[in-house]
Amino acid sequence: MTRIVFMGTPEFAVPSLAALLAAGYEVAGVLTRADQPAGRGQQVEMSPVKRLALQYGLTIQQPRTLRSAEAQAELAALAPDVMVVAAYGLILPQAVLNLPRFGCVNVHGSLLPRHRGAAPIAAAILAGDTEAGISIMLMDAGVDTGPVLSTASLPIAADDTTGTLTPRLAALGANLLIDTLPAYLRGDIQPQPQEDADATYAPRINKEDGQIDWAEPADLIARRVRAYQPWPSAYTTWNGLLLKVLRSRAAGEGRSDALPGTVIAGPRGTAGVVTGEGVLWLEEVQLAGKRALPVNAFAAGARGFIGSRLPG
RNA sequence: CGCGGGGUGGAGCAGUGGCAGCUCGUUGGGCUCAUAACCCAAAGGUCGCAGGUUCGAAUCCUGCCCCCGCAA
Repeated sequence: MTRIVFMGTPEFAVPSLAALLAAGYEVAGVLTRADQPAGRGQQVEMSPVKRLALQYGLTIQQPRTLRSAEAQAELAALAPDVMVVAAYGLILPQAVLNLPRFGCVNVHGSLLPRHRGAAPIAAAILAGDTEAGISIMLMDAGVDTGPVLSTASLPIAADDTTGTLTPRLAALGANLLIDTLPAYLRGDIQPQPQEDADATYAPRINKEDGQIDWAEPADLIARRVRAYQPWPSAYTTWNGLLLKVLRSRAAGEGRSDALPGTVIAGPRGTAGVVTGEGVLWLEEVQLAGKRALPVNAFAAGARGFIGSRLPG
C-alpha cells in the first residue's frame, strides 16, 4: 500500500484530501499550517484541512517551517512513499522533496506554465483568461516549475470571481488527482517538462493590491474586482471610509469629461465611476461597518455620493 | 477582554432632550406616441430588546441581543 502524506491548508485543498480518503489511500499523515488567531475577536482557528484531518483521526503535523531538522525528521517518521501537496503555504526544501521515493505531487490551480506561483486562480481572472484549469505536477526546487503529469480545464464565466471559481477548480483538481495518481504510481505517465518561455508568474496577493486606481481602464478595474473577491476586495475610500466594490461592470464607451474617480449617476438610482478609460458601473458595494448593498440602495442613503470624487 | 462602525416606515440613510424626516420603492392620479422619465397625491414607523434618569427620551445612563469593517 502506498503511504501518502498530504500537505495542504485552505479550502482549496480539502476536496483533494477528501478524495484520497474516499479512494481508500493510506494517508499516513497530514501537514497543514499552524493554527493562527483570526477573525473578529482574534480566536485561534485551525485550517480547513486540519478540520477534515481531525474528523478522520489522521496524524497531523504543523511545523512552522520545513527547513528545520526537527520538522524534517518528524516528517520522515511518517515514511511517505509519495507526498501530495495542495496550497500548503510552506516552501519545501530539497531535502523534503527528496524524501518520498515517488516525489511530491502538486495540485496546482492553473494550466501550467501559465500562472506559476501563489495565486494562480486570481491571476487567471485578472489576466482576462477565458479558461482556468488544474495541473497535476511533480515538484522540483523551483516555484511550480516541475514537469506536468496531467491537466484539466474549465471555462471562466464573465461574472466569475476567485471566490466562485476556486471551489470548482478544487473539485476538478480532486478528480484529476484521483485519475492521475494511480497511473503515475504505476509508471504509466511520462512527465512533460514545462515550456519555460510561456511561463507567467502569479504572485501572492497583498492587501494593497485591492486599492483601486481610477486612472486604470474600467475593464481592468472590473477584472480586479472579480480577481480580488473575496479577498482583499477591490476597494476605494469615500468620506474617509473604506468602500469595497464587490461587483461592477465596465461600460464600453461611457465617456465623460469628468476626471477619473468622479462618481456619476446612472439609470434607476445606480452609480458609476469615471475611469481612465470608460466608466465602471458599480453593482454592489460595501462601506466599512455596513453590510454589502446593491449600489442603488447604497446611493439612496449615501448623501453626496453622486458627484463626489474618489481618490486614487 | 485585539481596534472600530452600526441597528429609525419595504430598502438605504438623516435626526444627539421637546409634536419623527430625506432619497428610493409601493399605491392612486396626471403628462406623454411611449417609458424604468417627468408632475401631483397617498399609504406605511411599538425609533433592536429590557430597565433607569426626566415634566418630557430615537436622542442621556445601565444591561442584553443582532449586523458589519479592520486585523488574521
